[in-house]
Amino acid sequence: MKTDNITLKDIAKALNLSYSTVSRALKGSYKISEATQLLVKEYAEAHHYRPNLMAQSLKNQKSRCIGVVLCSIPNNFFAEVISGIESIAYSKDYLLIITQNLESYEREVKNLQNLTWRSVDGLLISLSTETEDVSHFQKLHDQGLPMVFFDRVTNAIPAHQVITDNIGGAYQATRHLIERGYKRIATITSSPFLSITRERLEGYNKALTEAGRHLHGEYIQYCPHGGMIIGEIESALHNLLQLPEPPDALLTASDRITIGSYSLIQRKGLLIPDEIAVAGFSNFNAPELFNPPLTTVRQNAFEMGKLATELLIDQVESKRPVSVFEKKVLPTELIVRSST
Amino acid sequence: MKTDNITLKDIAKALNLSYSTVSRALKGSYKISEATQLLVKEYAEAHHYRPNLMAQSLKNQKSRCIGVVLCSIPNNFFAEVISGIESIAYSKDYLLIITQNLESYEREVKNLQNLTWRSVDGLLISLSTETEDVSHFQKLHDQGLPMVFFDRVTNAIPAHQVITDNIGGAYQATRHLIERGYKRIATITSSPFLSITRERLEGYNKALTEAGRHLHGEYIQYCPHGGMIIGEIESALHNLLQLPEPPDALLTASDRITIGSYSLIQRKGLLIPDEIAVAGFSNFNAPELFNPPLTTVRQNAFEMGKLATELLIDQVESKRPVSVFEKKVLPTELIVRSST
DNA sequence: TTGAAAGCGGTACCAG
DNA sequence: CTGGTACCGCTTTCAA
Repeated sequence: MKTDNITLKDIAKALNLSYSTVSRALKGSYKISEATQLLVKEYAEAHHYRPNLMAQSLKNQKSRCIGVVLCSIPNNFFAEVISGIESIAYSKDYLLIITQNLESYEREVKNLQNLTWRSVDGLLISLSTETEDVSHFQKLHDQGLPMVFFDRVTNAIPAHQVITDNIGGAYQATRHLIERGYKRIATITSSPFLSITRERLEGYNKALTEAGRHLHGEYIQYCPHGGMIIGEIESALHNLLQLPEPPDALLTASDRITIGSYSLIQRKGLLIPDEIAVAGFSNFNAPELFNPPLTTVRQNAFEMGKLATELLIDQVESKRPVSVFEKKVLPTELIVRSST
Repeated sequence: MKTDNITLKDIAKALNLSYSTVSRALKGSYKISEATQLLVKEYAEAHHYRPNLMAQSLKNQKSRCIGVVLCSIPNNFFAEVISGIESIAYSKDYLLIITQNLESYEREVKNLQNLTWRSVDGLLISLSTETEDVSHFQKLHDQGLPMVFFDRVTNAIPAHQVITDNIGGAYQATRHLIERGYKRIATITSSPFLSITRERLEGYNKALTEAGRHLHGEYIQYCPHGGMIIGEIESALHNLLQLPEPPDALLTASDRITIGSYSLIQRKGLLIPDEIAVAGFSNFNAPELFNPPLTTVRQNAFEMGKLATELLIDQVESKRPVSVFEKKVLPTELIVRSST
C-alpha cells in the first residue's frame, strides 16, 4: 500500500536541516538546541510523522514484536492469557505474533523458526504437551533472545517464569474432596512431560498422604495430548471406572480434560456428585451454569499474561543482560459448587 | 539478539559471486545460469539461509503481516475465528498481529493506527459495537490497503465480506420457538449499529410476521456494548420481565448476551424453559452441560476465519487491484436442547 | 549471464 | 550544536 507517510528526509528538506539533525531532534537528544528541537517536533507533529518501523527495525535489529508460543488459541485459559498479554503489549507499543501448535512438538518447532525469522524481540512460551526436549528454545536462549515461560514451563532453561500455584491448587481441591468424605479420589491429568502435570500431581499426592490415604497408581490417569484427542479422556475415564473399586471422586487437571470428563460422565448416565464427584482446573466462563454447577480451580490467566509480558518487555529493554530470573507464582481460587 | 544469520553477502563472498547474482539465483530468476543457480541454492540450503525479512519489508514495502481487528480475544466466537485465521496464515507464511478494542471505538481507531504504522499487508476486520463511522477504515481502503470484513461488517466500504447467515439463523431459532408454542418471544440483541444486530432482528421479525404475530417494540432490547457491560443485559432483562405481559421465550443474539442472560435468569430463580424458554447465538464449548442444556444457534467461526484470511491473502498477492468483491455467507446450525 | 550501484528510511559515528 | 556519511540486508535498474 502507499501510506504516503512523511519521512525524515521530507522534514529535513522542508526545514532546511540535515536529516541527522532531524533524527536527533525527534528523539530529544540533548545535543540539539531547544529551538531546532521544537521546530522539528512541531513540524513532525503537524504532519503526523511516524518513523518507519521497518527501517528502524532493520537498523536497530529490533522489531517491537513479541512472539507467543502456545498450544491453542480458543482454549479458554490461553485466550484469557493472550488477552492479558495484549493489554500490556498495547500499552507499551509492542505487537504480538501469536502461534499455536495444537500440542504438536513438530509444529512448535516450525512456529519457532517462523518467529525467529521474523526477528521477534522476545518470546512468551507455554510448552506443548509433546515437548520433552527444549533444545530449540535453548539455542535461541544461548543467542541471547529474551524469553519468559508461563504456565507450562521448563527448568532446563534459566529464564523468568510465571506460573500458577499448581501444587496449592491441586492440594486445596483434593483436600476439599477428602473433607467432603470421598474415599477414592482419582485424577485425570495431562502429559507427564508438563510442569503443570507434575505440580498438580504433587499437590494431589500431598493432600492424600497427609490424610493417610494410599492410592494405587491406577487412580492416576494421563492424557498425553492434554485431552486434545477426546479418545484419551474417554479411555482414561474408562480405566478408572473399570477398577475393582472405582473412584467416587475425580480431580481433572486441565480445562479440556475437565469439560471432556464432565461431558463423558454425564453421557454415561452417572450421577454427579452422588455416584462420582468432580472438581477440576478450569477457566471456563460459566461453570455455575453447568448441571450440576461445577467445582473449579480457577487460575488468574489474564494476570499471568500481563505479568509474563511485563517481565519480558523489561528484559528486552534492559541495557544489561538479565541474569537473575524471577519465578512468579499466582494463587489459584477454589470455587466450590455442587459437583462435589 | 544476535541471530547470526547468514546473509546474501556471506553467500556471495563464499561463492565468489556478486550479491545481486545471489539474490537473483535464489528467487529462480530466469536470467541466471542453471549452474550458478544450483550452486547458490545448495549453498543457501546447506547454511540455512533465510532472507532478512526486515530488509525485504523495507525494500518491498510488504511485511507479510496481517492485522486483525476485533473486540475481544477471549470471546469464544472470536477465539475460534482467530484459530481459523491462524491456520491459513501459518500455511501461507503470514504472521498475525491481533488487536482487541473491547468494543471501544476509540481503541479501535488507535489499534488501527498501530497496525498501519506496522505496515501490515492487509486487514481482517470485525467492527466494534460502538463503531458507526467507518471513515478510519475508508481512508486506508482508499489508499489501497486490502481488507476483508467478517461477522460485523459494513456495506459502506466495498470489500470482501464473510458473514454468517444471521437472518436465517435467527429466523430458524424464532420459528423453532413459535412451533414449540411460545407466544411472546422477546429478543435481547447487541448494538443497533452492527450488521449482525440488524440481520438477526430481520430473521426474528420475519419469523414472527410469517406466523402472524405482532409484537410491541418493547420485546426487543438492545445492549449498546454487546453485553460487555453486564448491567446492560441486566436492565434489558429487567425491562422485559417488567412488561405487563412478560415474554415466555427469549432469543439472545450473541455469545456474551446469551451467557449473561442465562445466568441472570437462573439467579432470579426463573424456571427454564417452563417460565421462560431461552435460545441463543452461542459458540460456547459445552452448552449441553448447562442446566438445562441450552438451545443454541452455532456459527462456524473457524471456517469464517479461514475464508476471510484466504480472501485477504489472495487480494494481497493479486497483481491487479481487486474490484469484484465477494460476500460469503456461512450457514448456521440450530441445535435444539431442553432450554426451549 | 553477471556485476556495480542506488535506494528503501532510519541511526550513529566522525568531523567541524 | 549541526552536517556528512556509512551502513542495516535486500531488490532492481543499468551497464558490461
